[in-house]
Amino acid sequence: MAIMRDIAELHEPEALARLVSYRIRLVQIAAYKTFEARVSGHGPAPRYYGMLKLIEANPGVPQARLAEAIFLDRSSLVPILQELEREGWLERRAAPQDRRVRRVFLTPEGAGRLVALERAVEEHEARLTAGLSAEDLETLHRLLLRLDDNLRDVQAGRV
Amino acid sequence: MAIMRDIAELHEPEALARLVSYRIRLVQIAAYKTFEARVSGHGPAPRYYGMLKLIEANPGVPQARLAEAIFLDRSSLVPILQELEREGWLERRAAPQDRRVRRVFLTPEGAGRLVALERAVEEHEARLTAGLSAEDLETLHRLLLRLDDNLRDVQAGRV
DNA sequence: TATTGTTATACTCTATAACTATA
DNA sequence: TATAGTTATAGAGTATAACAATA
Repeated sequence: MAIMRDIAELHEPEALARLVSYRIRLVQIAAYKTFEARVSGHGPAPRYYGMLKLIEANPGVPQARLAEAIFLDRSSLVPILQELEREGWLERRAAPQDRRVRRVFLTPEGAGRLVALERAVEEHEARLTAGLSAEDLETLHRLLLRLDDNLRDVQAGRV
Repeated sequence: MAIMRDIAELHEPEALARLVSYRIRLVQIAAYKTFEARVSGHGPAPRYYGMLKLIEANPGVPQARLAEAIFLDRSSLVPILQELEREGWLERRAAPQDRRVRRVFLTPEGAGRLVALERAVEEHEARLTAGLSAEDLETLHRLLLRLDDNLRDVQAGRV
């Protein structure tokens, strides 16, 4: 990184600055990079925090349902689960009633480690949302959920 | 895609649903995929729409400044610019006053094609933000910009 | 016939390191 | 010494296609 160089920022045209899709993309890229840079000591888990919380809340979820929930092809999920299983975060058990299925569970150790990871996530969240009032946060959630709904309509072909 | 299968959705725990970072990540992934799926006929340009608008607003920007603006290493930008140059969107000219620098400009053809692309972008934006009032949009922008500011503070080491 | 999990494979995107030419 | 652009290279992360097992 240069230190003494003149860093005149580029002009961001109004047609760009006005786009919610553009701003959300920039914020999410920066938030993700910041999170990965700040959180260490949890192995490969931080990037899968959301998935691990979903497994915790849905013990025994089949791999295919999990893949859908996080918008991944089920083949893409395989090496991820294999790594997290190898590292002791989760385990997979064959389902007796449908022997095609493997059900995913957190290990007790994984559940414990997830508590520590959650603290790091909450710290990151606090830095991200610093200065927002409780009302701001509620409004932001409401608006983001509306965007989410709109996108589901598009994906479902309803729009 | 299965059609008749039972698609019981996973339970999303409150600790996850409450996270702005989680919701923004999901929305941005879905928005980006929707955009890529819907916009065709513009070659490789759609994913670089933001960068092309920045070039348009900052004609002659050096490659290195452009890379910083979109959070890319300058080496990562090279093949992108080469492709867009090959496809006629932009051109690069050596800077006489500093012969290390190559200045980036839209071609007249690129500027024209960007108008058509912009229409597609605006349609996507309209689908994304459907149902939001003008006041909602203004609030959303204000809150997202605050998140952006917070992240810049973190990246600059001020937090 | 359809679904689940898996493998092999390839493609996209990105960063790092090393190089050159310039300043 | 530092910066700009480039190349070679490697590593993530992802999807597609094909397969066996099972429903």
